[in-house]
Amino acid sequence: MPKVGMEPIRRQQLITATVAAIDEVGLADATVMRIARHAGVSAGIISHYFGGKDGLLEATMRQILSDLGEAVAARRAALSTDAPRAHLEAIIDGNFDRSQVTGPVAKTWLAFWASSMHKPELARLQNVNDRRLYANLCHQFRRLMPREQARDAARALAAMIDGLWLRGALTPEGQDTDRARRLAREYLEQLLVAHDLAAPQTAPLSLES
Amino acid sequence: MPKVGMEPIRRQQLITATVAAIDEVGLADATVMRIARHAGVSAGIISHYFGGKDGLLEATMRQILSDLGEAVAARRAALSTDAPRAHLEAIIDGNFDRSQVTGPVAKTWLAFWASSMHKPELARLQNVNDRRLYANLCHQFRRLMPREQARDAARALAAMIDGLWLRGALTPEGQDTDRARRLAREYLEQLLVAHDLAAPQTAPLSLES
DNA sequence: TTTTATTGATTGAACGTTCAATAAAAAAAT
DNA sequence: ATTTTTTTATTGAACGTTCAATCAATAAAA
Repeated sequence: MPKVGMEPIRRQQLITATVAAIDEVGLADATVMRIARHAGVSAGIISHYFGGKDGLLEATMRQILSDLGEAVAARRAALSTDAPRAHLEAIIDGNFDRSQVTGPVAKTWLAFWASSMHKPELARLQNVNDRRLYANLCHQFRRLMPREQARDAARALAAMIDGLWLRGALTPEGQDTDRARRLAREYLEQLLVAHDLAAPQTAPLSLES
Repeated sequence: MPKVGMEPIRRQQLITATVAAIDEVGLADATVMRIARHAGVSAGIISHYFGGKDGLLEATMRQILSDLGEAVAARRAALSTDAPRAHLEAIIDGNFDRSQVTGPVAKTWLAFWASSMHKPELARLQNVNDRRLYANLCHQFRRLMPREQARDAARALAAMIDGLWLRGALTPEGQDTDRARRLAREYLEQLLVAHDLAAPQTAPLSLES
């Protein structure tokens, strides 16, 4: 049923179908035919709109990363306060959106993560995203503590977020998003408390670690 | 040059070659021919010793997991004390051995991790390992705090370990093992301090989170 | 009638597996 | 010691399958 202006519709259909196919059988068995069948179109159309399978995979990863970035940005924009703690919590919550919205996205994300180690273009996209998370966290921590401490806090919280999310994606029972978010928030709490204890003049004990 | 008793030698060669091939081009492009070339043998021998490519991949994952388990067990066995804290530190150190010894192993591990989502046999192996880490951590924390707190601490520390390790594997500059281990140890410190502050009678402040 | 969108059979390359042939070592026979 | 036989390990060409990409044919809309 050829109509004009199909391009954006087909592109979205195919990206959605790619995520569905990867969720179903994994990246290795997500053939162009299977993806096309999911979208209800023929295999040839993929090369027509994305130049080939690689183009479609890249576009899919790009959209997942973009969705994640927007989820974080939206929550931060909705904040009425400027407090570092509120922004850090918004970043945490935004990062757990990606799996909350759709389970299949988590599998796709991990598949791309592994694949990015040997595909330069995917590695580039993944790196940009990694740096953004780290930079956002670091910037907020920097308002509360000296640079080196802030860097370590950002590295550790980023690792905690990724680790919780990764374990959730692999768990047979599926992601327990609420618990993951709670644990991440509790860790943030610990980071802030640990700093409050160490730095201010009202320190109740001298705790050298 | 056929000699008797080649089996264990060839099996080890092929497993090592598999890790090398995955490190080089990724799991998707690690063909039997490439693996065989790495080991200096012909492609056919893989089916002979492992029944097929899948058998070789499974054996490779099994060895990586087994090496990790032994690294942890060895460090714990070497402890002179029975203190929970010492065991927890040994578990952390043991888990960072896997990437310390060989960088390629990290890539292989992650590749299997992603692949295990759709290959039941790999999923089984990965699950056994996950549970072991969690159970080990949980058992030690249980000696210091109530059950629910211990479970959360174990979940969080496991996530932190995996997250640090994952980020290290993906970083272009390669894993900074020392820093990762330091961050994990500092987190453990925070977990223990947070509990010491909340529980004992000498609590300096009432910190309800 | 022209343009745009889509199909699906075809093509060529690449893959894992198989198996008859081979070669080296070990064992047996001379 | 030398030769023959048996066993074991290994090869690599052939086979069948699967895949992504191509493109002439087609069909709906403009």
